Amino acid sequence: MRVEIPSHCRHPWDVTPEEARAIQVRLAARVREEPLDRAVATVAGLDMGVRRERGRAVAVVLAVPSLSLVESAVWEGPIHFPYVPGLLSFREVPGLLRALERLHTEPDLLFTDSQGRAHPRRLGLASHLGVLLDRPTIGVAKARLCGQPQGELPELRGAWVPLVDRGQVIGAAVRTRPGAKPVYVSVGHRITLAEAVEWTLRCTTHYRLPEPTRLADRLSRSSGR
DNA sequence: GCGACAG
DNA sequence: ATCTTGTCGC
Repeated sequence: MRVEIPSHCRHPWDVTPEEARAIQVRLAARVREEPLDRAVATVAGLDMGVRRERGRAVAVVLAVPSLSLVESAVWEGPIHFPYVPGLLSFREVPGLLRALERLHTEPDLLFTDSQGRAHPRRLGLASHLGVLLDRPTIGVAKARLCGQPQGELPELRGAWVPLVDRGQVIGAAVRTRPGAKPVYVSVGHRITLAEAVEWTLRCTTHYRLPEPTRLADRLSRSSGR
């Protein structure tokens, strides 16, 4: 897919943690929580596996509603930024962009294994990527970074409760599978929270995580290494 | 000072 | 995320 970062969103990746936080505050102002503006024919799943200082970023594209694999792309290379809670995107986004530009398709909706607005500065990896690409993006994380789920979450598949931080609804704890821990869904960019939850459930079949994310995760860690 | 902390 | 064996539960 075309990966052209608008000049007002460009920034260096080789930065100090302090500079990274300042960039997040600036880009968070560009996140748009609004209704999807297109029909969704394909969804993408993104993930990165890391070993030592080497990363393997994977982008997969699935057809909707069959969720069959359309294509996949991989990028491998050195990772420099360390893992710091709250700064994950500075570690993974550069590689994910390289994998995305090797795609022949233009996915309508991107799934990321991370937070979107459910982030201390409201710019998790999903939002960071979404803003750079100016494309609809959803964050689906296996664990919470900040915020508190409101009330008890029913065991029924599809149940969800708001995730609130400092008085703001930043995402949702969603039961994608009975008896399994919830996943944390938040808006990445150009989608509403209700739609993000809806699409997460629509793309989740037999497992706890959505198929796009699951496939990308599998490819980013298995074979080849 | 203490606890929490996406991947 | 990665490392890494067996084990508890449906």
